[in-house]
Formats: sequence, structure tokens, C-alpha cells
Amino acid sequence: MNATQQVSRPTTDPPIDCAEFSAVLERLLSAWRRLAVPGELSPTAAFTLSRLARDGSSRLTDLANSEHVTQPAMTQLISRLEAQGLAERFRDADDARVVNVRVTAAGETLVASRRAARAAKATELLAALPAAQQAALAMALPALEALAEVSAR
Amino acid sequence: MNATQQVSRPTTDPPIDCAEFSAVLERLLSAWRRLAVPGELSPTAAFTLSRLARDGSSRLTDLANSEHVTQPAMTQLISRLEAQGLAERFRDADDARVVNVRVTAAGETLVASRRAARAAKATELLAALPAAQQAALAMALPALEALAEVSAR
DNA sequence: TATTGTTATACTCTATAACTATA
DNA sequence: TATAGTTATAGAGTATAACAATA
Repeated sequence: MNATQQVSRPTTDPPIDCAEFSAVLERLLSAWRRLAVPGELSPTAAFTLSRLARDGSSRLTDLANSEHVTQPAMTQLISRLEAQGLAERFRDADDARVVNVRVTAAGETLVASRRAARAAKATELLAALPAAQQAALAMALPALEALAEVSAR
Repeated sequence: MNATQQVSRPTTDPPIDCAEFSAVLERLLSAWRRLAVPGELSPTAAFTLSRLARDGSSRLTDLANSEHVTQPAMTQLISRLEAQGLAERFRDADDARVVNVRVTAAGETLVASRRAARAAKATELLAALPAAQQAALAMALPALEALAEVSAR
């Protein structure tokens, strides 16, 4: 039967154990959750604000979809962020039904400080790894970036 | 002053941009969070159950600490998992105050099916990357694993 | 007296359903 | 009539404080 011979996949034999990769990512996510800056922001709020800071303003509905929460939940989340002075609504010029959201200066400051805090933790954790593993991560950085990109849909 | 010469770090010059790495990881985790298997389990419940399945039984207090929730919150979470037949309490032989928790067979089944679902998603997403990037991720897998390990404290 | 866990209570966040305004 | 968003209400999950049992 020649089952040992890969059939019609020239060079694309699975070079990576997807289940293993998925499991590792889950553990990383679990760990990340724990070193999240406590207090101030809920996970969804943090990701939403971070996204607004990264990608610019966005429609309320789009935010709801991309964070996988309902429209009413996002309405309330944005209201909370607005009350905290971290984000603000503005009407759409073309369609009066639409509500756009953008981060405020205070929001950007907060996002930046949270990022800095996480980067500091990351520095500390990465320093605990042997140089070879650090190098492997450095080499995989573009791939991780690409994966985040394709996963963001 | 010779500031350009690294002082006492022979070969461990930062081989990786920690801020960049942290930012990418944040995006990746944000995306990963959304493709979590929906419904049934809260994030904390899922992580707790997954941990029990991976590392074996654990004290209630340790679970609370490792998931960064309070003891009462973990008490209730375990009660919920117990009511769903996914985990169970058992008393400690040495110390009658202690409550240990373990996953049930049903719990293991659920964890396994969730893992499989995520692995399937991972397979799909990874397949969208060029072979070179897949290879880079495969090479970085042990390092990611080690990072998850050191982050778990 | 300290530690382990539970119960009581209140608050935050989210979902579903019903509603308003605009297209 | 469909779409964008809000309001109303209820439920899940968590925290703080007070408590019970054991060490």
C-alpha cells in the first residue's frame, strides 16, 4: 500500500503539530490572563480599547462583532468607557443611524501604559529562557504576526 | 565611557524585541479568545477544567490562586462544575479542612472535545500561512512551550 | 490563633427582548 | 420594511465581609 509515502503533498507535509500548537497557545492565553493589569478594565474593555488605539475609530456594530459580544453589550461597554473618559462616540456624516467610536487621549495613554506594563513582564519572562529559545521566538515573530492577522477575521 | 560596548553580557544581547513580541502576543491572544469554543463554559471554568485535566487534582485554594480569582469565587465555580458533573470534590486524608478537586470522566471528555475543536481551527489557520512561516512556528514551538511554563507562575 | 472553605450580599458584565430613529 | 443603536430586564460570575470547622 506504500502508506508510508506521502501522496500528493510535495513539500507541505505538516511541519507543525497543530494540536500541540493550539494547546500551547491556550496555556499562554491562560497565563496572559493572569498577568493582565488588574482592576480598571474588563478583558473585553481592554481588547476593545486596544483595538481602537491600534486600528483607529470603528462602528459600534463592528466592535461588537469583532469582540464577539452583542450590540447591547457593546453599547453599554462604550458607555462605560465614555464615562471613564477613555473613548467617545461621534455620529457618522453619511448615515445618521451609525455610531462611530474612537479612543480619547486619556484612552491612548492608558493603552500605552498597559502595553508598557505587559512588555516589561514579557521582557522578564523572555529573559528566563535560554538564548536559543529566545532566538527561535525572534525568528518566529513574523509568523506569529501573520497568524494573528489571519486569525483576526 | 565606551557606552557602545556591551558590558557584562557576553552573548545575551537582546535577540528579540520584547515590546513587539508582547504586542503580537496580545493580538494573537485576542484573536484566540474569540475562536474559543462558545457556549457551555465561562473562560475561568474552561481554564480551570483544562488545568485539572492536564495537571491532575488540585486544592481549591491553589485553583483560586492560579486562576486569580478569590476563594469564594472558586468555591462557586467548582460547585457549578460539580452540578454539571464535570468535576468533583474529595476530602484530603491528612487535613480535614482541605478540599481537593478533580475532573470527572465527563469533564475529561468535554475538555478533549474542546481541545479538538480548537486544534481544528488552528489547523485551518496555520494552513493559511506560507510553508516557511509554518516551519518557523514549528521551530519556535518548544520555546513557546517554555514561555507558557515560566509564565504559569 | 491561623488556616481552609462556605455562605450572604452587592456589583459588574452580558444576553434577550422590546423599543426608537433613520434608511 | 430593514438596519443601527438604545433601553429594560434578568442571569451569570465575581468580590468583600462574615461565618464555620479544623489545625
